[in-house]
Formats: sequence, structure tokens, C-alpha cells
Amino acid sequence: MAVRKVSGLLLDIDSTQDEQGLACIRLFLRTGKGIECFTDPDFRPYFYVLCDDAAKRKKELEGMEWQDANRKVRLLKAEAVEKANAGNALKVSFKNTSDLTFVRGEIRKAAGVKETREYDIPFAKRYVIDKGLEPMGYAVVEADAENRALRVACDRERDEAVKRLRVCCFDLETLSPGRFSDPKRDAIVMISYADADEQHVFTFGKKVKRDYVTVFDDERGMVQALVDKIKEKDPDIVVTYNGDSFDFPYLKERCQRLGLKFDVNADGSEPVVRQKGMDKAVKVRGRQHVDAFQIVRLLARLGVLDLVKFDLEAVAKALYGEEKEKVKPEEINQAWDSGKGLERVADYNLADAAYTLRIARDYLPLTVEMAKLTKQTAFDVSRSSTGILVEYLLIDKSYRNNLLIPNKPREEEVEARAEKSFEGGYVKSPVPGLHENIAVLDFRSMYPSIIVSHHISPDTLNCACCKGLDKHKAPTGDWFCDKRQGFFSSLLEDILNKRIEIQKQMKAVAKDTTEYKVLYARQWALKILLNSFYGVLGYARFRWYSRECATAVTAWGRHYVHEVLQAAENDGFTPLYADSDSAFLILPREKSEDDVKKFAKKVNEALPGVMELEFEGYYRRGIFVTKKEGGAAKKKYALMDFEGNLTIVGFEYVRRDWAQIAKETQKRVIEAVLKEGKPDKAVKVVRETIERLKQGRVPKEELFMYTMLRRTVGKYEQVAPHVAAAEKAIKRGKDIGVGSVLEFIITKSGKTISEKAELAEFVREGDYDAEYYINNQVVPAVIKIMRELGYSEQDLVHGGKQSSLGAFT
DNA sequence: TAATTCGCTAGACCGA
DNA sequence: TCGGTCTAGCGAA
Repeated sequence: MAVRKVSGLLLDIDSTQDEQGLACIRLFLRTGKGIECFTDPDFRPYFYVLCDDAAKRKKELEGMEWQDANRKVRLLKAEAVEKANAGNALKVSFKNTSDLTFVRGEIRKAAGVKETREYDIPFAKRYVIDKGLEPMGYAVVEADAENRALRVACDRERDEAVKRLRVCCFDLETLSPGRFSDPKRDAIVMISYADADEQHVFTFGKKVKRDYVTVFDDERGMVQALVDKIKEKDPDIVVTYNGDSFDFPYLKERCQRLGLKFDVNADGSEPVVRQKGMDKAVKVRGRQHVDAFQIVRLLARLGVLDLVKFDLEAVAKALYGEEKEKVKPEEINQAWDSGKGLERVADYNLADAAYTLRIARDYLPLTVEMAKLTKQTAFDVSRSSTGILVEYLLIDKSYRNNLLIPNKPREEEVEARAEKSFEGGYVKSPVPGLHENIAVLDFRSMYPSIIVSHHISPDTLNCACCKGLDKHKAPTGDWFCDKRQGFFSSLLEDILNKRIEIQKQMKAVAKDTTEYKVLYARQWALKILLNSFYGVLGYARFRWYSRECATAVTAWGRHYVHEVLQAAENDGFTPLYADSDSAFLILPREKSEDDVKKFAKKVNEALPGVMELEFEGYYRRGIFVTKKEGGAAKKKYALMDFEGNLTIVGFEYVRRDWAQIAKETQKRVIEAVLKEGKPDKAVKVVRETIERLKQGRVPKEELFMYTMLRRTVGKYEQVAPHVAAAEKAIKRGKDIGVGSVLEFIITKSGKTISEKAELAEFVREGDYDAEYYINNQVVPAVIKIMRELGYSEQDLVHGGKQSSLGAFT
């Protein structure tokens, strides 16, 4: 029998059943021949059973039969296995996944069975982990003439995935006659397509004067052209923007209506729309469908992007600083009906696909690296939370270490865990007012480094061998093994070291190369995982949840920050403020930046393991303020370095739920005070703003406030302004979904603020409540700063005090 | 389908 | 109408 050995990019993995009802894994690889599908009919779904006596129960279980009205199921086999963290484990296998699902609940009732494990690892993921494969990495397959895989292994030698990835994007424009587009009724009027080599817009029946536009006779011809184009280009990855919830489902429905086959999957089948939680997700079998919208959402969660709206216009601006013209749905309808201005629509349509392609080009490397690290497909990675990614990283690592994976907690357990919160970081009350010569120190990746340095892991917790030893005894009283690093902790250390190694490699590579971009993406993926480890330890649904570990981490964190503050004071610095992993120190006249660095060095010599205190910066001036209710405000301050650069933290200026006019005024006040030391100028700025508001000439944009609608309108106990605005808009026929960020204004009409609140699009220029914006926005934002300089509200709003109060003496 | 706690503040809501 | 309490959202780390 001829055996062929091929290496290819592992794009997709799923499973089917053969004629005999046996589960069969399918692997989709990009080889020299295109995307080839290989099957592995010999891998069986399984899970583990922990029992009192493995040898005895093996026979019993193999003899058992489970049945209902429709079927009878038996195990394929049960085999005793040695696991590093459990005795008497049986690995029980099944013909297929539905048999497994049928039996997994029942088998717990069998005599001698104590527990079942790993019964909820999806079959295809199970295969990837057990075979040591890497999705979006290369795999070597030895296959017979029918493409049955006889051997499968990861091909770590090859690493050119990102360079060679075939990516294509498309985007639809549809008709929406006075309502949201409905694929059952409304036609697609334009489709843009973009890949590395070509860009097109397809339309039908109209004249469009653009050379990149191809005009077809009808919608059917146009849609067919897209389908043909995708099949011709045979991409590894199809990227859309919002394709999960819009473009793909819409296309699918249209194809059905038009009698077209939407056969763009690598095996010639059609994409499937899956329900994923509250959202949809569209799978293109054999290839990967990545919705760039999900990538953008991830970037927003990571703080790379600060977005209110997630449309491509906002993204283009935030990511690339470029203005992209928006063409509204009604404009598209109008252009289509009149046949005029279709060039503008085509430009817009093409720009959508082009920007989507650009986002893909820039951020697919991160997806690819994350896929390889966590053994998930690009499809899954781009739609997963960091919690899920960490979980799969640990699942894979468990398998490699022959460890049995803990089960997901039951719902009662989740509730019980969530009920008891735990103490977090320490925040020191600052001294309100103006300060000069402030040094900021912080612990580099504090929580990860505590976990690594103190061997924090569920399996090293309170070990018998280290009882009474002080070395890894947390302030909580729990201790961790000194002899063993622990599963969780050692994995974290590996990641930490790997990242340092990659960062070293990056220094030897030119920045504009693909190699650099890949390395950058790799260390970034590691950083994301690194920073999620502590969070999941205290996450109620996490398999490896450990309250003891989570509390030990924060307790040590508080301990070390206190130590630094104390040591600083002993050395002649004045501790000003601290938050979780940082320490703000005021330098006395005789001390310099160098002394701070020396101090940090001294601290570092005494710190355990990989923990490190870093010098973050030295600032000329800083201001801390008093809370409205009195007392020093935490998490709110502004610093200015010796070059005049401002850092504003926690103030209204950084909050999206405050109006631009208040934020901008606040910033100018901070600038006047910190940069120029001119509080009287600040007063002038405030008075001018108030005057402008009173005259009613402030444009809408400066008055918008943004707040997310976090639940369905009816589910609120209190109707806040943004909810009231949403209610009114919905009554007018607007469709507002949970999770959308509302842009609203406080208008003149109504009594309460909620009554006055309206979505910005329904408000005409000049219709705003000046009193509200003065008294509830501008004044509260600036008064907290001006108060520190001895000014009162009256001083700002009315005449009064003009002289500076010698703020810097 | 879902990473953590700490902290500030608004505006609604409720009872006197 | 006023003041206290609570819901809700956002940001820091």
C-alpha cells in the first residue's frame, strides 16, 4: 500500500461518523495540493472514571449496557491507566461522541464509581491535544491512498504560517427600506472583495463609474461571482467584519432564495451558522472564518483600543488615525433607487473590505500565535475569552504531564464560590493637594511574579512536607511547597521565561520584518495569558479555582507594597500613594532620581525569586484631590514629568460617561495648574466654558455622553438617563441591543435628568440643558482640582477671588 | 458564554 | 422638598 507523507498547515479539525457509526476525525491541511482533508478513523472519544478498584470495575463496566427507548449503548473498552495525580483511573472509550454523551451521566451511578473526569472536552480538541498538534501550525501526516491518516504529528520545524497565509475579505451592502435589512426580502446590492492581490466591488443592473466595479445582470450573478471568487482564491482564512452576525447569515439566506449554492467551505459544503451563547458564529469548514469585529473587541478589552462605537469608521480612526467616510443605510437606499451617487457607495463598500483586510494583516499574527499556544483553532481563539484560553492552555499542559484535569464546578458550587469574595490589593490614601518631585516605583508583573516566586499552585498548597517552613508561608497562613514548584506556578514560569527569550530574539531582528511581527505577536499572546492567570484563580467557574491561592497572591502583594513604603520612609522618602503594585514617593530636597534607583536596587536584592521593583518614572509635579464626601480620593491623580507630559488617571477626563466639554475643561485646568502653575488662568478657562454653555452655542459633539446599555431596558430597577433615552428611542422604532454604547444628551425638555435624556441622533443642535452641563458636568469636574488650590464653587461660577493662593510655595 | 477586587460618583428612588 | 440609601457604570491595577 502506498503511503504518502505530507506536511501542511493545520487549518481545521472536526469530526463525523462513518457508516458503522464510528466517530471519525477530519483534519484539513493546506498542502501543496490545496486544502486536503485527511481522516483518522482510529481515534475514539473517551473520558476517565475514578473508582474504588480499577481492575475489578473494568470488567463490570465493560459488561454493562445503558439504554432508553431508542438505543442501547456499551463501552468500547475500559482500560486502567496510571495518572500522576490519581489512582484507580479507568479510561473508557466509545464508538462515537453521542454514545459518550449518553453514558457519561449514567455511569456515575454504577457500583464502585466515585467520579468521572474529562467528559466535556470536545472531541476535536481532545484529538489535537492528545496528538500534540498545533492548529495554525504545521502537521505531518502519513496517509494511505484514501487519505486516511496512519500517523499524525506536529511539524515544529516549519514556522512560516503567517507569511504564507491566504487571506480574503468580503463585505455586503444591502437594502434597508425604512427598517433593518431582512434577507428574506431585501436584496444585496453590492459586495466588495479584497485579498493581498486584488480588490473588487460587484454590483448589478446599475451604472457605477469606478474601474474596480463589475456590474452583473442581476443579484444572482453578483452573488455567484463572490462565491466563484472565494472558491478560485481558495483562502485559508476568510475575514469579515461582523460576518458572524450579519454578512454570512445574510448571504446564506440570499443564496437559498436565489437558488445558489453557497459552497465556499473547503470540502464544498456550505458555512454553518452556530449559536454561541447570545451571539452567532459562522464556521467555514476546512478554512477558518475570523470575524475581525471579535479581534477589535479583544483589542478593546486589552486596552489597546478605546472605542465607544465599533463600526469600521471608529476602528480606522483609532487604529490607523485615518478618517473613513460613513455612508448611512438610508443613503445607500437612496443611491440605489435613484442610481445617483453609487460611486460613493462603492468606495465605501470597498473601503470596508480593505480595512477589514488591514486589521486582519495586522492582528492575525496574534490570533495565530494564540492558537498555537492554546491548541485552539483560529476560529475558537478569536471568539474566546481569556479565561477559556488559559483553561485550554492548562488542559493541554495537564495532558503533557499525565495529570487528570479537574471538572468544571457544578452550578451550586459556582454560587457558593461567588458568594464569598476575597481581599484584593492595597490602596494607600494619598495626601490631597499639589506635590513636587514624585517618584513612581512599581512591581513588574506583580501577581504573576508572586505566583512563580512563591510556588503558588493548587497542588503545592499546604503540603505536608513544608509545614512550619516560613519561606513560602503567605500572610494568610497558608503555605506552599518549597521542594516542588507546582503545576500552575511552573507553567507560569515557563511562560515568563519564554517571553523573556522572545523579547531577546526580537532585539536581533529588524522591526519591519515579518519575523519581528511574528515574535512580537508571540510575546504579546504570552503576555495576555500571563496577565490572566491570577484572575482565573479566583474565578468561580474555573476548573483550577483556589480561593487559598488567590488570597495568598493578593496578601503577598499587600505585604510587599507595605514593605516598600516602610523601607522608603526609613530611607528618607515620603510615601505619598500606593495602588496594588505601585509606590509613589516624594523626594526630599537632598535626594535625586539616582537615589530612588539605588533604593529600588536595594529592595530588589531582598525580594524573592523573579519579583522585581521597577523605577517607573520621576515627576515634576502631581495633584491628588479630595472626594466629594471628604477625605482623600484614591485612583484619581494627575502627574507631569520634567518634559511637561501629563498623565491623567481616574479623573472624569478619562471617563466616557462624561461630556467632552467637561473633560476638556478639566484637562485644561489640570494643565494650567500643573504645567504653568497658574490657577487664575484655570479659573478663566472655566468661566469661559460656562459662558459658552449659557449662550447655547456649544455644538452637540461636545455634549455627548456615552454609557453602555448592559441589560434589556425592562430589567432595570432604576431608570438611569441612558436607559430612559433608550426607552424613548425604542418607542420611536429604533433597535437597541444589550451591550450597545448609547450616545446621549441632556436636553431642555423634561423635569428629571432622565426625562431630559435623549439619544444624540434625535436631538437638534442647540437643544441642551445649559444648567445641567454647568452644574452637573463642568463644575464638578473642575471644582475638585480648584478646591485644592483654595477656590470655591462661587469663585468659578461668579466673580470673586482672582489672586493665586501661592499654590507652590 | 462568563478573569479578579478596589474605589468613586451620578442619579433614581423612597420615606419623612 | 430634602436627605439618606441604593443601583449602576466606569475606571485602576
